[in-house]
Amino acid sequence: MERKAQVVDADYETEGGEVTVRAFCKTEEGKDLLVKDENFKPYFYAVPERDVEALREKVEEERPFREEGGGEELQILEVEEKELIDGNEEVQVLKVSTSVPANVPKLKNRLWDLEETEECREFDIPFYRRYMVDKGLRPNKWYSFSGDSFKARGIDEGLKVESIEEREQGSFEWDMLAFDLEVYEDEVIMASLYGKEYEKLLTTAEIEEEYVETVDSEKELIQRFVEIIEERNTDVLTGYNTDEYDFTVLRERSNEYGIELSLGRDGERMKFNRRGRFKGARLKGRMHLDLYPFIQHVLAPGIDSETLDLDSIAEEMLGRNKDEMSWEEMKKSWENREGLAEFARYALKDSELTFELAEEIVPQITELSRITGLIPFDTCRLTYGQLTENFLIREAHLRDMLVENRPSQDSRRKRQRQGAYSGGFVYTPDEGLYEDIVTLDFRSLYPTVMVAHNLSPDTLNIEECEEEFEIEKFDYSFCQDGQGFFPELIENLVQDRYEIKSEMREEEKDSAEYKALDNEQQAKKILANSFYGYLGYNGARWYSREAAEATTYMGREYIEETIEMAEEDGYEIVYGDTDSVFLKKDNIKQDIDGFLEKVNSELPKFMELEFEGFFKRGFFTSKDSGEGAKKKYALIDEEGKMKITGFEQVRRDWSPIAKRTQKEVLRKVLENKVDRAFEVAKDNVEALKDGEVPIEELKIYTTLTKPPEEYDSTSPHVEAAKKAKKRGKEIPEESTITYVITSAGGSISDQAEILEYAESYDADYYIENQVIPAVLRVLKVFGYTEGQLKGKGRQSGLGRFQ
DNA sequence: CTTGACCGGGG
DNA sequence: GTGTACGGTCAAG
Repeated sequence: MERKAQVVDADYETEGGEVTVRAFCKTEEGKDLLVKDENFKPYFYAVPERDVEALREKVEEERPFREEGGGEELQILEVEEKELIDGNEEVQVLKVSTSVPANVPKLKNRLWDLEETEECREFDIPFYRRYMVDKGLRPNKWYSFSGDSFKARGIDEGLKVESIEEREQGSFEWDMLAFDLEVYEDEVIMASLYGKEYEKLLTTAEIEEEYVETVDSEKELIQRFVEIIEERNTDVLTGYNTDEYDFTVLRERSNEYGIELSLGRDGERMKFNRRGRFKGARLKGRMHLDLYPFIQHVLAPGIDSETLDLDSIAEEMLGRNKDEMSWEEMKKSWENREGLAEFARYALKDSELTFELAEEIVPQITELSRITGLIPFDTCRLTYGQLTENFLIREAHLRDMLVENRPSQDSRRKRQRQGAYSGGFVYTPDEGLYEDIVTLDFRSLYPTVMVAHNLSPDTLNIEECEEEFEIEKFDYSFCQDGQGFFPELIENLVQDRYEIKSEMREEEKDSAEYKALDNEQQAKKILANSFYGYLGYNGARWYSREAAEATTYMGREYIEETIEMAEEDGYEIVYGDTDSVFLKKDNIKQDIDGFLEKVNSELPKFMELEFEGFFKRGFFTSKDSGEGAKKKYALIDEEGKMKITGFEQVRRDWSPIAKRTQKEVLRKVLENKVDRAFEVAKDNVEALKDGEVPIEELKIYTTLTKPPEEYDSTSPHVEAAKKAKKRGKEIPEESTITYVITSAGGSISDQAEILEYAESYDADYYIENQVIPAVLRVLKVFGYTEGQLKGKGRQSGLGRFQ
């Protein structure tokens, strides 16, 4: 039979010393298809010390190889000579195939021990990824699979694949469901699910709401949850931090009841895949896509918010927020069975926001899956560097290049010990308020620099080279004769992006086609921008400190050159960081295009300086030394939208009163109302002094990582937790302590009480240690002092800007 | 200045 | 299981 389908998930199974690759697919008609391949065998390469023939003979002679201690035979199915490219030269290698993936690392050790072997390569590529790479299979693309059918348990159809052919893109809509748990005293009390035209809240409480389904027990709640996913046959299950939290809780609770989380497409139970510090909850055949790791690893650099909690991310990406409900309120509601409808709405809202975020993010994940070829499960959990690396592995395979080995822990440490090389150039601003600023930035500075100068691990220090690019400062060179691996990939990605962008102009802005193109363009941008960081990442297979260092060096050259040109043309340089400059001049709006043209005419092909934005005002502060502070500024555009960088107003160890006051002060300053800014600060200080500030505004969060008694050092949150414990309050391990500095006690730690026991607050503490430092960071620039903020009554400032 | 512990998200 | 890998901040040394 023949089926047109796309791959959703992949793994392999071994039985009786034979391996079968499984690709879980979705057909055009929306049916589940399990594709099995029994003919693909695990392999790796052995690079000979001198002669490939000699190595081959030695291998034949030494056969059979056994596990360490003389256990099972490590079967060699085939030994094949191959010619591959290693760096910039061609090498003869042996391709050694074996029966099961688990043999590969063992067999590679045996062969590497031979004198005739220089090294082994490509022995640590997970088998299902190896399969996808070698077969050219990528998720989110259509293929025609042909072969005999078989009956697959729990899945619509099974196919033993004989041939695979690429097919034209089709479109398909996944059934997506977002979920979220509410947990109270280690028990699941609510589970919310949100999908297209679907909202459901499972809970053990009686709540009169349409979407609520009351169950008898926690056990039943979990069983219903599993049932719903099975019934809907959900393709994409999503959530926020579901790997580390929700599924961890679900696993513990279902173990408690002896029930199985049979959430796989074929009924297989949920399994945690450990990957270093993280674990991923894997539901075979379905895409369980936890948004948090993807945001953390991939999207974070492009996110303004300093915290990555659901509320901030939803605010930034959707312009929506979670319902206002504190942990205290939820507990109270549950304990007293009061206002449960509100609690239920809150719980559902979490799933709803997650779902809406997923509608934006999941297409980005599946798009990246298509380019890197990784299954979505991996794409959404791997770090930036690992995504890049999997793309590189695929591209290397297409070019018959040998993949570099992963560095050992030892060489990673060595790379790290080498220390950092210089990064981007940052122009030290003068503190103050500036009007009418234009910001310019280099489009993809590092990628374009790498292309412009052919910076790549495989162009570094080539002996036989006609044209070299040398940087005086460094004792290495990059060969310009042929295009390097990295520049070629970047150029392709940038070129593709350019074409996609022009295609986008032909489409309606909110059409599905436009969205799809936008995601593709976005994914290519993410990848193109990742190469520079990858080269300097100590865990990289294609690590090249030289190429990374040369990239930032040339980046600095270009930005400094731009600044020089701007000065020559009479611009005032306000600020600049890595790839951007902030300029000021009379009639800047008219003149800036001419300046851009001039700079761009002198740049190498592919590099481009672009207009980024026009800002009505910009504010820059200074360090304690009085020198202008780098990376700490606020801008306001003509619509009154603020862009705040580097200020502490979003950090959780600052109280709401300090953060809010700082933000209001910044806004007033940017509106050119410095007097009002001072008054705002002063009003808040006064309110604190008069005891008018609600305790809620004074809470500070710090996370407790072990039981409070185990801490050697004293700190406010630990002391607050200890005292609360003495009062009989349960303080779970690893909980976030919300505390307030009260007016009772000697030291700050003595004064700390958790929020619910705080009946007073230490006005001086909040004035001196929270509000004043936060606002003074802004107001000192205008000559205001701590004394004026604390002084009685109202007096106008004597700032130099008035 | 270097080293080591802690932390993120979730309730 | 072709295991297993972060990166930044801050207090202490």
